[in-house]
Amino acid sequence: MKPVGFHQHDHETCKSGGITSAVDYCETRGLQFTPVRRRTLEILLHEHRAMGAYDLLEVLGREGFGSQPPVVYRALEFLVRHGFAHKIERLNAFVGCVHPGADHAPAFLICRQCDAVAETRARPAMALLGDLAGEAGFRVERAVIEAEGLCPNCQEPANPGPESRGKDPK
Amino acid sequence: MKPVGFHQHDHETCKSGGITSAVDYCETRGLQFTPVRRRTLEILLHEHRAMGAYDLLEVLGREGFGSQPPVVYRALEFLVRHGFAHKIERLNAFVGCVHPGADHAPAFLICRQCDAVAETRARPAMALLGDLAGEAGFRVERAVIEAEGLCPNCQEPANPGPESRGKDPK
DNA sequence: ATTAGCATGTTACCTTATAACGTTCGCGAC
DNA sequence: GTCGCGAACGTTATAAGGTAACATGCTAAT
Repeated sequence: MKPVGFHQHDHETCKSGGITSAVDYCETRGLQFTPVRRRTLEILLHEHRAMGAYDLLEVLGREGFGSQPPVVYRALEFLVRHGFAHKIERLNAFVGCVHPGADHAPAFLICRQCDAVAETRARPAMALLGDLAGEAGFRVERAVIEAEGLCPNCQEPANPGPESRGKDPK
Repeated sequence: MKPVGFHQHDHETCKSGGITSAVDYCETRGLQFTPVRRRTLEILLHEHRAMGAYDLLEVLGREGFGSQPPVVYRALEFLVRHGFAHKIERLNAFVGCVHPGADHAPAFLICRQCDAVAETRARPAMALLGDLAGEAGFRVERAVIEAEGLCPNCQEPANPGPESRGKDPK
C-alpha cells in the first residue's frame, strides 16, 4: 500500500500540510471547508496519485456521504477552483495539490507504470510557450502541461510495477 | 462558415496537402488509407477546429459509413497513431494535423471563444520540461501541452464570437 | 420569523469511450 | 482454386465520465 511518491517523503506531513493549508486559506476568505470537501481532499492527498471521480465517489459513498456523481464533482470543482487539487486531463482524473497556496503554474509528471503523479514548476515552460503563442497573435490564459513517462522507481528493472497496485503492463 | 484558422490562409491547399501527405506516408509504409480513414481526416482538415468523436460520427453516418462509435474511434486511433491528427485532451476532441510527417512535438493553442485550434512547435518547451523532470529523476516520453486563450480574431472586441458557429459566451 | 444564499442530496440524463463478436475482403501457401 | 490468415469494418451492448434540474436543510442578515 506504499503511497508511491517519486521519492521517499514524509507522507503524513505532506497530507496534513495540504489539509491545514486548505483550512487556513478557507478561513481567511470565509470559504466553507465542509466535511465532503475536506474528506475528498484527504483521500486525494492520501492516495497521492490520480484518481477518477467515480473512485472517489465510491469511497465517499461508503463513508456515509452522498453516493451520486454530483456530490464528488461538486467537491472536486471546489478543490480545483481554489487550487487544492488539480485535474489531470490526460487521465480524466484528479490529484491533491501538495504545494498549497503559492503561485502555481503546475506541470505534471505522470508515471505510465504506477500512476504516480508529481507536480513540477511549469513557469519557465509556460513563458516560452507564451512567447511562441504571442508570435502567432495568440494570448495564452492558461495551459495544461502533462508529461508522461517513467518515474524513478519504475525505471529500475526490478520494479516493473510496484506490487499489486500498479497498472497492468498491457 | 468561414473556417477559423488564426490567420488568413489557403485552406484548400492546407486540406489537400494534409491528405496527399497522408496518402504518401501510407503508401511508402504499406498502410491502408481506407475510405473511412480518409474521409475522417478530410472532415477534420476541412473544419480546422477541434471536433468531438460523435460529431464526426454523425457526419460519417450520414455519408453511408457505419454509424456506431467504434467506427469513428478506430479511424481516429489510426490517424492519431500515425500523426495525421491529434487529440486535444482538454476538449476530448480531435484536430487534423497540418504539418504532415515532420518531427512533431506539437503544442496546441485553443481559442476559448471560437474553438479554433492552432498547432505550434513545442520542442523548446519540451526540452525545458525534460530538464526539470530529469532533476526529479523522471524520464519524459511524451507530453501534452495545450494552451487556452484568445486567438487574434477573438481578441478584437468587434469579434465577440465569430458569427453563429461560435460558442456561447456562457 | 422571513428571506437569501449556499451546501448537500436525489433523479434523470447526456457525452465520451471501449469490449466483444461476426462478416468481408485481399493475399500468400498449398 | 481454395484454405487460412490478418486487417478493416460493421454491429450490439455497456462502461466511464460528467451535468441539469430540482428538493431539502442550514445559517446569517433583516
